[in-house]
Amino acid sequence: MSDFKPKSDFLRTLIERGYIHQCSDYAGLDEKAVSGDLVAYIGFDCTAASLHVGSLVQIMMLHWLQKSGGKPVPLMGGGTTRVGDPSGRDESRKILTLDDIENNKNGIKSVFSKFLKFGDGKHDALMIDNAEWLTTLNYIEFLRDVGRHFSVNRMLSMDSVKMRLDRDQELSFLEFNYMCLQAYDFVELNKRYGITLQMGGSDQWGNIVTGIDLGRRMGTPQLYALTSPLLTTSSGAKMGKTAQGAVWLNADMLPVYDYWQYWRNTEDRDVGRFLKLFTTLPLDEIERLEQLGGAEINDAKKILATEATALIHGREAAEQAELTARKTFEEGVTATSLPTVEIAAVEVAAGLGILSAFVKAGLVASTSEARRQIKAGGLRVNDEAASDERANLGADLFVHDGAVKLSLGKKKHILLKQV
RNA sequence: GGGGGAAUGUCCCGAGCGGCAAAGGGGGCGGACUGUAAAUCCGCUGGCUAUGCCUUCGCAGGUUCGAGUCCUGCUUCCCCCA
Repeated sequence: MSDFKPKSDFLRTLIERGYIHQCSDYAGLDEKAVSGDLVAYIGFDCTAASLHVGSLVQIMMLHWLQKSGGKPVPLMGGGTTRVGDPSGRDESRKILTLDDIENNKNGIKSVFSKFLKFGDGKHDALMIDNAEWLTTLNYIEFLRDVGRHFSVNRMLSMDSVKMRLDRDQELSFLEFNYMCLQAYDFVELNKRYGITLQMGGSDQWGNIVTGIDLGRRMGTPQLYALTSPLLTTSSGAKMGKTAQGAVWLNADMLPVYDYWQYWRNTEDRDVGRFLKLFTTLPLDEIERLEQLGGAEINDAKKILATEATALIHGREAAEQAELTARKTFEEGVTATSLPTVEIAAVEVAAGLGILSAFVKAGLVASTSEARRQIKAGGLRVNDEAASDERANLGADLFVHDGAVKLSLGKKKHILLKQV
């Protein structure tokens, strides 16, 4: 791959910025991209009400595709989510209800409009749900038309299946069918929308290639596969998971400020890589930022945080988050734009214990944990270390525009506001 | 169908002579050091109206002053024989 010289903007950008793990046919795909009618899709499961940072690489690939003259298609897995992808799972997924799936789908949809331009034009993005064709499939017909092209022998040798079998873990027939449906999606999308490229995370390689294979047998034009590397931080942790939970992309599930903070706390070694993947800054600018060493690298992290946040939440909100962080960390001032939790004034008047205040703010899970944190010196009220677990938060402490600043550790701050 | 083994702290792995809120690790959180980084070191890692009370070792019973530990039945998983 390193010696491949792409002619298309699309492949060049993806290669330069580090999005590519594997591609089924660089030269062929390059030709297709140059011709200007490359339509590509990425499937997204509807297993949660929002996508998280782990899906961001995929979304960015669609973004670059559109920027370089292709047509991006985010595919909602409204149909396949009813089955459940066993890839990378060593346990069966729990089966979601149709209502859940529908809700999740609606939550996920909203994020794409931030990255893609939708419409009816040739290069406008198109949102499709595979429920469109999967839910009306007739079993017998499907088996005759599609099922006969699948070799169980080969399916058994696929990593996702083999892993389960090797470990003697249950793999239901339902899940076993997932790859057939995903392969069929690819073929159906080609017929309906002229899609010739499927992208995805590296764990999707097997599923995607199976689709290409099915396409060949069912008479589609040549299809292509392109996968992105599985992202981990330099210390080996999976991207997008923190103790509080996933780093969600929807603002109603994770405050913009927290999203900004997530990127601000990037490890030194990851800054360059993440700037390329998660911002649209030009490469020469990124190269300059990568050169920064020592404490100066913090400037690069701030740029990363603001740029990455601006892409999804808008520049204004991103700069607001940056400002809030600067006040909080560098100037030691309490910014009223910190994430806020509301509490009824009567509760404060009735005597609000410090322990339950931290629980209400969501900084700790239980009063017992709050007690422990006080012993460890981890809790602060208006920047003063809390030492008395029996203390009450009187109304006189709510000095920041009717709110009191509660902190856990050095980084997590919440304003508890009387209403 | 027969024989043997397993299930432990609601993140995971895992020890546990009848006295157990239950060893140890990973992960996570907090503290120290720093640069809101990494590495390192230290502490914490069931709940509550808290010198006490409540709930936890697959499920349901039983023996016992006392059961994660012993007995019976059940469920699920694994291994061997058929």
